[in-house]
Amino acid sequence: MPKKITMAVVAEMAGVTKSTVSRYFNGGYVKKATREKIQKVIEEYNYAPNTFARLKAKESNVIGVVVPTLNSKVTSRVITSIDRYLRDRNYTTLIKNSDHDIDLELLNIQKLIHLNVDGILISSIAITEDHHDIFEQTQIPIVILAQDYEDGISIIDDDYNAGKCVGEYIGRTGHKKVGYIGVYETDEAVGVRRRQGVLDGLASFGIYDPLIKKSDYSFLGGQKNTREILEEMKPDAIVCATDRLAFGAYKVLQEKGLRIPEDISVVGFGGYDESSLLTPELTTLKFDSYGMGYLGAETILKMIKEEPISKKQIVEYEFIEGKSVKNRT
Amino acid sequence: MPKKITMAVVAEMAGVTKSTVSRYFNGGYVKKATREKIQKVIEEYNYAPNTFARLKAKESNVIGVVVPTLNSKVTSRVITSIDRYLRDRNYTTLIKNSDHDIDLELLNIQKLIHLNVDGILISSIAITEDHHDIFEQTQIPIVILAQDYEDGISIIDDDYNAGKCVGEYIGRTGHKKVGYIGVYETDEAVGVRRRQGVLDGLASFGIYDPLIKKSDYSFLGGQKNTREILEEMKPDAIVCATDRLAFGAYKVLQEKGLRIPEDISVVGFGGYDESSLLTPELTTLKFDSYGMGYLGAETILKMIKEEPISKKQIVEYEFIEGKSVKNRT
DNA sequence: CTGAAAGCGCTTACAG
DNA sequence: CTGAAAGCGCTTACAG
Repeated sequence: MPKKITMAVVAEMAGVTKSTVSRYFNGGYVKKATREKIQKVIEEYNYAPNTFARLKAKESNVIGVVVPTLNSKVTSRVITSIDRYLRDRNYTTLIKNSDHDIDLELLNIQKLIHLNVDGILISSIAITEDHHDIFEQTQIPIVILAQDYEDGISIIDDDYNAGKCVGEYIGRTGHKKVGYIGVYETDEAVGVRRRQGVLDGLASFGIYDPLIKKSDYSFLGGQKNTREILEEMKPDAIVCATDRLAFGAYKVLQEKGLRIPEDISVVGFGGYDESSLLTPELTTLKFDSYGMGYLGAETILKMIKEEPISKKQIVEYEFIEGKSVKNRT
Repeated sequence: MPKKITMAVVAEMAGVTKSTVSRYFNGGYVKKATREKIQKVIEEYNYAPNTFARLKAKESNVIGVVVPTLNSKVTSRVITSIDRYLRDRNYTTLIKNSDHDIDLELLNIQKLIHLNVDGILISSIAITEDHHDIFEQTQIPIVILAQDYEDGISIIDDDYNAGKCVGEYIGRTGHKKVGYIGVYETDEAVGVRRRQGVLDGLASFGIYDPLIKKSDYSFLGGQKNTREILEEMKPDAIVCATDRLAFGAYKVLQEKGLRIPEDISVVGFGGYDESSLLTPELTTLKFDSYGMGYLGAETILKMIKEEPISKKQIVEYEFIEGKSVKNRT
């Protein structure tokens, strides 16, 4: 059996030159009769051109995607969405995982640049000086996902307004004594902007003194902070910066025999699938990760075609009303 | 700023030929003094060779990975593990997502073959005739993950024994009337072997007539099947072929006011992180996805180096006792 | 230990 | 509408 066929072989079998076969694949002029001959050979031999041998092409039709982990629901959604968008438009998606290692992330970006990809999408945990340097040295279009990047193009979640939405909701439903479990400020988006939104939302309903805790992103962190809150106050609501933290709150409250939402309301951010599995269903706010991937892919292709784009795009969020917040008015 | 540097340019700046620079990267003979000159230029310009321009190399150092979805916890774990293993050994991982589309999966495999990758890891939901045809036509080493493939190399979960373990557990804890929510038989591993294990395990405790349902892999499917089971019988236990299906069962049972495990025990397969968040915690069985990725990557590299390998490797599982099964003895 | 030359599988002006 | 030729960024025998 033919182990692997090249364009030259296909050309020969079809009785043309590889120039013509190349044109066949790249939308150049090929007479209908010729086209059909080529097509027949391609089908018979299951030929597909080597995307990466297009060394001389101006466009590689490859888009690189750099992600901090492969092991997150949000990242999975974003990549799936990017991949679908690009695949439908005849682009190859090249995924590079940085495994939460900032040096590896930089290296991945470098490699993609040297690979001559047409564009790079970066979902980063933090933008450093080194990132800046690299971005300045390259002409390749780059889009930053989920982090606000003032010196370039970015797609971000609307953390402030999402926070405000939740803060107002808790205020409007008549809560008075609120605990907040947030994350550290190194995460600009969640640690700073989302928290500020929540605080402003609460304040607009006269709640000026929520008890604020900070945690990492873990289930255990949520548990620990919930215990601390319960020791220091008697809250009627706990707002958690992520659903995972809220899972921790559930665990502790249920262990202590406190009822959700009768005794204490709980709310999160994330809209993870599993949030609706909890009892009671978690009230949460879902960011549109599929939308972020879609917009990111769309934007990078627009940049490549030199079409006009926005510097910053803000992705929708959706409030998901579960059964974990009681109306106390 | 230099937009992009090639090996020829690096060579010139270092005062050598690209032959030498190539050797520098591929471990050929380079005098120490020369090596240092090259290294200096590389660092200064942040040069990295274009992995995909190695058209003439016998080895591409690229391994392709085909997955049915990017959007699953299990897949995420497997890819993360593969990627780490290969990265550490100087291989590039090329991930192709088939998005649950069997034609796309076949196309992805074809493309990887034409890309001249050194090996392909395939995590498939089903091995078809077309797969066979492709595998036979290529010399490229291929490892099948999670499906038993008699005509080639595979790494599989121990679905039969895992199923048996759960079936016996349900029998041993004194259950009598069991519902089983499985998946379709096109998925050999889960749809056939896992189910058979469960049935045999149950049978060894005298339970010969469980009510068997089939579903896709979805949360909704789990709900639908649970409703059907409840209409047709009054079970004291429901065994679900995946945790996600078990989540669906939880949902329906809780809606109907049936208590887990007092009224009905529930058990799943998967060991998803979120299973421990449920109330009560789900009793489940966890397969070693990281181990599967590791072994898959290790095996494909061994095949490339023509070292001896096993035809079939079976990955560990771990029984995780939650609180969703009642001892009725 | 290093260079000159041919070639990998493809694309692209340029003729015709 | 198609072919001949040069070239993309790299690797690899083969000399020296």
